[in-house]
Amino acid sequence: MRTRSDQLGSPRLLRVMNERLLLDHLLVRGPASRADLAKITGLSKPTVSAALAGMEDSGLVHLAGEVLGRPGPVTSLYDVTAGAAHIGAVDIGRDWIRVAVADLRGRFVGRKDGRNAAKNSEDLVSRVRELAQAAAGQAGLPWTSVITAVVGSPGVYDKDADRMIFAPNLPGWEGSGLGDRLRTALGVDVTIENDINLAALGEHAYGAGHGIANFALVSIGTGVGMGIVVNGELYVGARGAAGEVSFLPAPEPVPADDDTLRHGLTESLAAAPGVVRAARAAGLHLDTAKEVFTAAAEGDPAALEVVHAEGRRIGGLIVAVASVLDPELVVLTGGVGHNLALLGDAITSRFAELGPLRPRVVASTLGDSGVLLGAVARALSQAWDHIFDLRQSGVQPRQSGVQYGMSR
Amino acid sequence: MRTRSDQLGSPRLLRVMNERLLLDHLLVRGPASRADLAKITGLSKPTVSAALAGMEDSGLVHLAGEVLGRPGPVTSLYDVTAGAAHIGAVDIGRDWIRVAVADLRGRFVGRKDGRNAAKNSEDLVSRVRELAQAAAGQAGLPWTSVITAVVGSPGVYDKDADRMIFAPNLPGWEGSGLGDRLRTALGVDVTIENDINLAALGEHAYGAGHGIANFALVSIGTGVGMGIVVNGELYVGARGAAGEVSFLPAPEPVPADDDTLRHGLTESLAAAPGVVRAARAAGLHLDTAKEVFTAAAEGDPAALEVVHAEGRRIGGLIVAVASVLDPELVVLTGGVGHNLALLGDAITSRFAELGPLRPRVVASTLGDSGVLLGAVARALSQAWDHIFDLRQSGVQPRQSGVQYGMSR
DNA sequence: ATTAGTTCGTCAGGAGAGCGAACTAATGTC
DNA sequence: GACATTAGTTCGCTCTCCTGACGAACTAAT
Repeated sequence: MRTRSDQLGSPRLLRVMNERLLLDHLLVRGPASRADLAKITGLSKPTVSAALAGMEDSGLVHLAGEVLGRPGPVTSLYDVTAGAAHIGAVDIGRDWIRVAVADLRGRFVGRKDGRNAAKNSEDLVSRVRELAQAAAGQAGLPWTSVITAVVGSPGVYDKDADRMIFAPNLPGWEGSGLGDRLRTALGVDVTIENDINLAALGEHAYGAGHGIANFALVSIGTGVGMGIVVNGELYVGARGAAGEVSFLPAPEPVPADDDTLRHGLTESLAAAPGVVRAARAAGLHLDTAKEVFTAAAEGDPAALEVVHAEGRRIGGLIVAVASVLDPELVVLTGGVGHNLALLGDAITSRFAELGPLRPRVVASTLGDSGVLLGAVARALSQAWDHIFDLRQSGVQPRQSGVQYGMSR
Repeated sequence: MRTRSDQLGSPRLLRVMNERLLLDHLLVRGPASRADLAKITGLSKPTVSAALAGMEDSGLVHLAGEVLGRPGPVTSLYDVTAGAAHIGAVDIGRDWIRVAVADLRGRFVGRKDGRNAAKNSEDLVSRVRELAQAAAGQAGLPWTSVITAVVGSPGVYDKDADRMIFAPNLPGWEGSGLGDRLRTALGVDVTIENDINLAALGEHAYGAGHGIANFALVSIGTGVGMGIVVNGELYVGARGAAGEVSFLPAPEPVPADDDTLRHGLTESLAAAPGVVRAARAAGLHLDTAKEVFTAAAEGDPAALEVVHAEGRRIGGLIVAVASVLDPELVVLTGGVGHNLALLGDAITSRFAELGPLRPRVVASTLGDSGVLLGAVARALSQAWDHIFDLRQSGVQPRQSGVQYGMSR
């Protein structure tokens, strides 16, 4: 909460806090009059007026309408100027790269997806730049008008060494200087975060975890991962590796492949390749986890058996997580995880065996866009901090080198 | 951060924030002059003077000395008046009840331990009251001068239902109305918290976890439990059951006793009874875990083998925890856990097999007093919030019904 | 058409808080 | 004894907020 501004406890801090309070209400509840805001926030009417005037000067809010037909003067409604600044969101996946530009309300104003065929990190970075500029173009903006960008990627980003670790699926991605290269290519402030962590944040801001302060998102697809939201904020642990449940010791014997040591333990059982392996062992001639689930949905007994066993594994994983975190809710996602309808019974049957810790489990509501939406949520909170930091230190928007208002 | 006072962003908030800032520095760095404080905090000299004057009026700080022998006027040193208020800390264990009264700096000014021979919760509550009054008496205070008390107990406290759950070791403890009864018996604000959670908090405030924002304390003794500190604060999960790792699915087959279902899974293997069972199975005629560790320390090969296996189980547990939380540090405690010297090699050998997540592991430095010290830390932070809430709402200490200053 | 009532927003006055700069006073140093 | 150094205060100014009064505008009822 404490900003790193020069002035710690000066009167301007009050103004900034109150401005932020008003803005929060406008963001959540939509346009409102000064009188409404005074009632809602508990601030006095003059204070509300002054704060709104200040924000109007810097282009953060604007007159958004009037209400007639009531006793008294015409009521002016203020609203957030969503287009006063824009942020970038990037989702780098194994097969796809997705880039979006969003306004201050978090709505996409431009979006561009592209295949990821990069052979090394240079290719990948320049591909991201292309897509970023295309996405900005869709919104009729130059990419340079983006204040800050958040990039989601598999793996754990080591800030000190400026490199990615645990990201074997992206060629060349584990080299150093990654953040620098992205920053240079995109020309803006860039934050790198694990993709599944961002998906959890997205689910918190816009999806199944909305309004829930403590929950975990468990993703089961090509790999196994988890993102954790604690007290409404992303929890990443001491080195950013929180939620790397692929390394959770598995509760059943692991087939002794070479795989198991490199890819951890739970992962090799519960992730998609484990499902395929189990299906083969059951005599099914199927190549992907998706096919297994389709077969199960059609009633194939062997596939149902495989899915049931998978559900029990997931149930065990969730209980393990719940015994540590006691989340209010667990959101399931990923190529395997999103089949909650087929897995649900097996998961709850496993819960029953493992004691009283039974968090509510629901499927993700955001699907493919979860990571991107999480990146938006994260970038927005950074953008607000940035904007209000400038306001607190008294920088006038017109004179400032950093542009965050529209040019009128 | 946001207090629930009437006045949200009034100028008084600034004063309270700055007073708190000054007080924090005095608590951490000891007595200081106004000029020192101005330099350290970045506040102006007049502001520091005014804030100190205000706090001196309400008895929170006082002149604590002078510095001569330097150019300029005699320097007055201010310090926190530790005795301006007192808090209570209670540790209810299966065998012992410990009660302490501490001053605002967290130092015990009175302490009384007593055996827990209570047959039901009424007995227990009145025993706590006896000990509380005795502890206050030691400090020459009436127990009523205690502002707030924090009670640590095994189990999970369900605030809504006002009852304890998962506390099979304390007879009658799971009945409802527990908080009410404690509040009535002690006559103060009472907070109930799981004992191991408090031990984690104690370790954070005064022990091995000092200054570490993200860590977990794992206790292995009669049972298995964990307390989690996230961002410097206790994390208890959605229903207060975070860290109930006794329900973590065990990675090895569990002997099929009736026990196992009732006491969870990891617990029945890793806790003290599991060690004794393993020792018996190895042909050792020993009755307690302590005897097993003593035998191992003397070089008994069978006991060493049992201890090694136990260390590997603990290592697995820690990796499971680390794969979810990625803590910077894991503190081990409890009758079994504190034998880190004997267990360490086995733990690290297990780490090596289970992947790259290897948190630093250290033994608790607080021992038996950990829970009590955690209760002190928790009660102190509540006391400060309480004191400054009053100050912000403008209550004058002398007129106030709530006394938090000494009566002069 | 007039009047009463309601509501939005501003104005004016007062108080609390913070800061910088000048100032006082005490002490050491040359 | 002159000068530098330092702690703390006083003063003037700015910023912020709040309360209460007020003006303006619009509806609804007579």
